Amino acid sequence: MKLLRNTLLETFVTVVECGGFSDAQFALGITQSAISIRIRDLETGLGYRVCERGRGGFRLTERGEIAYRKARDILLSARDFDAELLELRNAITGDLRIGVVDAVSSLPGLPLVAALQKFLARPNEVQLELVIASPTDLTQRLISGEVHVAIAPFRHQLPDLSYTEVCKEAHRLYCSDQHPLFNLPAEEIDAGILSSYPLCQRSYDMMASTDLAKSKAQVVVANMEAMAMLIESGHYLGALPKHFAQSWVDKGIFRELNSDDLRWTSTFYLASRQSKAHRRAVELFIQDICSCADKSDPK
Amino acid sequence: MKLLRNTLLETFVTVVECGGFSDAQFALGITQSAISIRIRDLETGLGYRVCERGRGGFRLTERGEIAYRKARDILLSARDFDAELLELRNAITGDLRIGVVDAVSSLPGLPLVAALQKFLARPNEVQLELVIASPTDLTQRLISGEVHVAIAPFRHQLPDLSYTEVCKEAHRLYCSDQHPLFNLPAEEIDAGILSSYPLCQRSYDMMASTDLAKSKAQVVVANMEAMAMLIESGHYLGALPKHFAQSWVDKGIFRELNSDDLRWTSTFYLASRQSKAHRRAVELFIQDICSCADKSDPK
DNA sequence: TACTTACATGAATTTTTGTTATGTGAAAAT
DNA sequence: ATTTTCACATAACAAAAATTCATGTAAGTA
Repeated sequence: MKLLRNTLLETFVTVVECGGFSDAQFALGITQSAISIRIRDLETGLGYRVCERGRGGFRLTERGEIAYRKARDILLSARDFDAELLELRNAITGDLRIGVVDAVSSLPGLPLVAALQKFLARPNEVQLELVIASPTDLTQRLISGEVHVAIAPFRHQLPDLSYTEVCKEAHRLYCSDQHPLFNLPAEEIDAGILSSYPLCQRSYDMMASTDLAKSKAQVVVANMEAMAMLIESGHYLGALPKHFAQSWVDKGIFRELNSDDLRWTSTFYLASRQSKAHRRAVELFIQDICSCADKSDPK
Repeated sequence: MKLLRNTLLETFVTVVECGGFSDAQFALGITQSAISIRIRDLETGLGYRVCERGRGGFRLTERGEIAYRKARDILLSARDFDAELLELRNAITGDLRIGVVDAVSSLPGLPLVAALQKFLARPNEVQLELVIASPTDLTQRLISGEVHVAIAPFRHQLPDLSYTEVCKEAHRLYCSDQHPLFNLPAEEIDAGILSSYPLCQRSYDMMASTDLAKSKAQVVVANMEAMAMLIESGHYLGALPKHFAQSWVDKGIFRELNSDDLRWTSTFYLASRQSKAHRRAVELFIQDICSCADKSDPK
């Protein structure tokens, strides 16, 4: 059921996301004429043109761009609103939009998969969505309501959001077999040597680290796989989660530079914004995550 | 124009506020049958009954109560959303919902009327709403978006809201001509005498005062007119804004107990919540208020 | 020039929504 | 107890709105 139905806004958003009327036909399940009329009606109502279209291609106008973002936001909250009312019926319904950082599928102790299993085992009508993004990005999306919960190593915690510790992740510094350090005996590796090689840095969750972080980084990535590829190139040193680097180490491609001052741990938090929507689906999932969590230190 | 139209929710909310279908006919401009059908459709969609009705009277169910509050909230934000999109057209539209405390019409320096004149002088399509409520109540309504701006002597300021000083208000203690103190020479009036008479206290904006506040109040009011009536009864002393009490003083009904330690000043703030909706109408009005404000101390 | 793509438009049609008239059941009046 | 009235429900019909189908148009492409 659609309580806060709005055909005009829905049409507009879909059209934008399909990049034109013709493709949106199938997404919306109506004919192109209907779309044409709906957009015309929307524009008549608003009093301005939201997009240029025609053979020359589809393009939002300046105002259309703003309208599109607002419309997308309101449609999301409308869906949540529907779910809130439907949940009074004692069903578990609506969207559950979860955000996580990348490279967590192999993170031991992270109860995401277990929690999902537990959650989905209940009879429900929930529409799941799982987005991968950086912690900064996830924070934004939590605030806007684009995701209901997020799991990431949040360093800067906002007062508006509530955070629960979920697990820890061990990090180490790695080089690849193409790197000069790969075959150097462990005792010859010290801070001085290390700082003479360029470091690939992550744009978030900076290690609360040593001299390493101070050396100006030439490359910045926001994605673990990207980090791995740059390390693999042999030109950079880079920090990775242990569990994530393991497969490269096993294949003999990466070497862990394992000295005492090259160990970091980042703490993963489950973040959510209560004020946004208090929905049963969201509450249950948070509960599931917490009940599966393993907060012990990583080995 | 109605972008986020929803007939079902609108019908529901109106019906609740009219206390039944029959009255809601006129409010909604449709027949009673249509309402009956809409409510049936709403209930079918939700899967639960929202209200009991019939000859025995109209009553929301428990779930209906929750649904009603949520629906009312969402309809308000839907109106604001509409206004946001319409304002891209460069018109000033939508609701402007203003909250103030009572007894401010005679407050010198408060630029409300002047600001309203300035605001309304512009060509606009704004739907004004002016609600009178206590500061506590106004804070709640600001947060919920029920009002866009509020003017009151806010003592406890929330981090979520932004406050701008607007003007000051002088307060004095009064008694009426029915009161034993009315004819007592000024020099005989001291704290001791005063504390022997019952005080009518205000439930908000407590004077940062002296011994007076400490004496247990027997009566508490949240409204200046109520305060005036109780003072007029001759049983109570009470604090009032000078400007407000003036007409009683002029008529010889009230006497101002004017000693040095019986003078208070409260500061009025304009409060708003930016995050809620940033709308041109709201911004303009805030600007108008500020440009008219007179922040000097009251005589 | 002819063709294709991407959308607009008008007439016809389907779907939705609303009205009128009438029915039902419970409380109030007689 | 019977009738009346009130508050809403329902069915049949009417009006309005939304959608489709067929076709038109304009800009880019072959």
